[in-house]
Amino acid sequence: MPADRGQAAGRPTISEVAAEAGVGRATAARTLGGYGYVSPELRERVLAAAQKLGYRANALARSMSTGVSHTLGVILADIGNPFFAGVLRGISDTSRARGFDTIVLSTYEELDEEVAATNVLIDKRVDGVIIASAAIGRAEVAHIKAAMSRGIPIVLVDRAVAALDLDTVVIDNRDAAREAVEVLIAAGHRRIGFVWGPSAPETPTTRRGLLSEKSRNLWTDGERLRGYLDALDDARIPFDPELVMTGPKTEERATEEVGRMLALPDHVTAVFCTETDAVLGALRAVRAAGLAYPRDISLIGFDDSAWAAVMDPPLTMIEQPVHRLGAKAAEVLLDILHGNEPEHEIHTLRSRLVARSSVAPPSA
Amino acid sequence: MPADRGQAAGRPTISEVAAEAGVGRATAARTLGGYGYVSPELRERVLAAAQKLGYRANALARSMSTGVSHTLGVILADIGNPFFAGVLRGISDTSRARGFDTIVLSTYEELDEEVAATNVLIDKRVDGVIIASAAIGRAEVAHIKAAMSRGIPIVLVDRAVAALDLDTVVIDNRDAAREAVEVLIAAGHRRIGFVWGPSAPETPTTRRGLLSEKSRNLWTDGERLRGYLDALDDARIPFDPELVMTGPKTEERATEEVGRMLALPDHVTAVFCTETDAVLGALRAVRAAGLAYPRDISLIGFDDSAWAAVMDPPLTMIEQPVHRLGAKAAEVLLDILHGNEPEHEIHTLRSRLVARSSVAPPSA
DNA sequence: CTGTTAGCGCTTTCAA
DNA sequence: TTGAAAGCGCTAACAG
Repeated sequence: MPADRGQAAGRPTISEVAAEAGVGRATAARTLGGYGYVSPELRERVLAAAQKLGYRANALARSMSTGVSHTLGVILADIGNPFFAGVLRGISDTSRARGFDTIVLSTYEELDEEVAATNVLIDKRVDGVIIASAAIGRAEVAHIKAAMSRGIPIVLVDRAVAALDLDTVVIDNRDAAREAVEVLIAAGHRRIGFVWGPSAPETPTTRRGLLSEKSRNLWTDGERLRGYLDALDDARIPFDPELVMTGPKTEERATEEVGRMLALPDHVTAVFCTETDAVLGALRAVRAAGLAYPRDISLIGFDDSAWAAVMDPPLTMIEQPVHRLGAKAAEVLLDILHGNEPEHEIHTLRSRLVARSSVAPPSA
Repeated sequence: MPADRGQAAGRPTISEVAAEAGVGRATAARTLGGYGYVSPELRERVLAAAQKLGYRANALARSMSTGVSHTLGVILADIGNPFFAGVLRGISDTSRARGFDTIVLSTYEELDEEVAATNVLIDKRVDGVIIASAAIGRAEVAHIKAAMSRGIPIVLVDRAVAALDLDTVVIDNRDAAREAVEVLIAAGHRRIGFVWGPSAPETPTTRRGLLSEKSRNLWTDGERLRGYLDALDDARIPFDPELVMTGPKTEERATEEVGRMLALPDHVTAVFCTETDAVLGALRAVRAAGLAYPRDISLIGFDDSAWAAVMDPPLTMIEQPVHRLGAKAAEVLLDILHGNEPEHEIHTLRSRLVARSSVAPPSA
C-alpha cells in the first residue's frame, strides 16, 4: 500500500504530532480532541507540536470512530428557487452556529431523485436529514421510512406528509390562501381566478377531482387550493372550474390561462396566484390584454419578494417566513440529535399578507 | 467500547454481508465495491445477502481508506442571494451528475468566516473546493494558500484574485459594465450615476481613491467601476465623484444616494446599477422623486431577473450566465480531480445585455 | 478467483 | 495521568 494513500502532502496525523511532542498517541489525541485528562505540561508540548506541523484533525476519521459526522443532509426541490434558497439559508445559519455543516441535494420534484438523494445521505452517514418531500401517498414514502428505520432523525419542512409521523415545519398554507381570497372577496370580487391548480393529466372539473391525489398536487398546492375553496364557500360563491388553471406549472402556461380567464364572457376580476412564477405569468397576461391592475383586475400572490414592493403599483403578496422555516427545522433536528425527542409535532409558522396596492374593487 | 458505537440500529456492515453469504470479507467488498474479480456465482450470493440485509456502503469508511470523499466544498457569499443560488445550482447539477455531492458554506463577505469555512472543508477532507472569495490583497489569501499547499484543488468562481494562481471562472465584469454605460451614452446621457460604489470608510473623491484597495472593493465591484470609467473616458465625459454612490451597500442607501443625485443642480439623467438591490433602491428613489423611467431617467442594472421583465416598463438588464458559471467551475474542478491539470487559466464567460425599455434619451 | 491481513486516523477502553 | 491496543467499516496488497 502506498505510504500516502488517503493523505495528500503535508497532512500530519495525530501520530506524527505525538512523535514530535514525544508523547503517546492517546495523549496527543486527548489534548487535540479536547477530551480526557492531560497534564498542563504535556498539553503544552502537544499543542506546540500540532502548531508546528500545522495539524488539522481528520473529521472523517473522527466520524468513523465516534459515529457522528456533524453534517446534516438537506433535500429540497430546487436550490435555485428563492424560496428554497431562503429556507436553506435558515438551515445553514442555525446549524452552522451549532457546529454542523450541510450537504444539499435538489430533487426538482422528481421522486426518483428524492430517493437517490436519501440514499446518498444515508451512505455519507449524515447525522440527520431535513427534507421538503414531494411524496404524497403512502406508496411514495418508502425511502423515508427506510431512513427512519435506520435510526436517522428526519424533519420535514415546507410540506407535510400525512403518511409520516415526523416533526414538520410548515406554514398554514390553507389559511394563508383563504385569507388572501377573503381580501379579494371583501373588495367585492366574485369571479376569482386560481393560478396555478393541479397539473392533472386530464383537467379535473369537479372539486373532488381537483383535490384528489391523482391530480398530483404537492401538499402546499393542495392546501392552497383548499383555502381558496374555503373562502369561496364562506362567501357562498359558487365554484367554477373554468377559473382554475390546470396544466404544467410554468409562467408561460399561467400567462395563457389567465389570458383565457380574462377573455371569458363572465371574466375574472381578480386572480389569486400560488407561486411567484404564477404571479409573473398573470402580470404578463394582464398587460397583454391591455389591462391594468388593480383597476381592471386585482392580484394577490404567494411569496413576497423585494421586487413586488417596487412594482408600480406595488403588489399585495403573501410573505412566508422563509429563513425562519429553515431555522426552525434545523433547531428541531438539532434538538433531536441532542437527545430531546418529545412527541413529533407539526410546527406551524405564521405567514403574513403584505397589503400593498394590487387589490381594488372590481371595475363596473 | 459499546458494540453499537458508530452504527445505529440496522446498519449491516460488509462483514455481516460476507458472513450471510458465506464468503470472505474481501469477496463481499469486491462485489459490493464494484472492483476486482468475483465469480458470477459468489457474486450472486453476495448480492442476495446484501439485498436481504439492506446493506448500504458506509461512504465514510470508504473515504477513509481510499482518501477520496466524493464531496466538493463550496464557499459563497450568501446562499440566499439569487445570484449565488443560481451558481450553486450549476455547481451541484454538474457535480451531482458526476457522482459528487457538495457542502456549502456562506461567508456573508466576512473574511473570518471564509477562513473558518476553508478549515471546515479541509477537515472534512473534501476532494476540492470552489470559492467566491472576498479576499483582495495578498494579505488575505493565506487560508487559500494553506489549502493549496495541502494539495486541495481549488477553483475560484465569480471573483478573480490576483494574488492566486488558480483556475478561475468569471464573466468580464469590466466589459459588461462598459457596454451598459456605453448604451446610456449612446442614448445621449452624460450625467450618469454609478450605484453602488465602494463602501469606503471615508468617501474617496478621486479616481485613484475609488479604485484603491483601501476602499475595499470586491473584485467584481472594482471591475464594474473600471468599466464605468472606461466608457466615460472613451466618450470624454469628465468623471464626477458626486455621481458615484459610496457607503453601505444596501437598498436603502441606494435610494438615498440616487435621490441625492437626482436632486443635484446638474442632476443625473441615467443611473447604472451594479447589483439587484441597487436597482431596487434606484427604482424607489425615482418614484419618490415623482419621476418616471425611462422618460425622466434611464436605468440599467446588473443581474437580470424574471421580475425585471414584467416591470412596467420592463428593465434593461445585464444577464449573467449564473448556472453556467457554477457548472463550468465544477467542470474545471472535476477535471482537475480526474488528473487533467493543464495550466491554470481564467475562464471568462459571456454575459449579455438584455435590452428592454428602461433606456431613452435624456429629457430636454 | 478468493481469503487473509494490514492499514486509513481517530477514539476509547484498560492496565500500568 | 499516560500509553498500548483494539476497533469503526472499508480497501487493497499479497499469498494461495
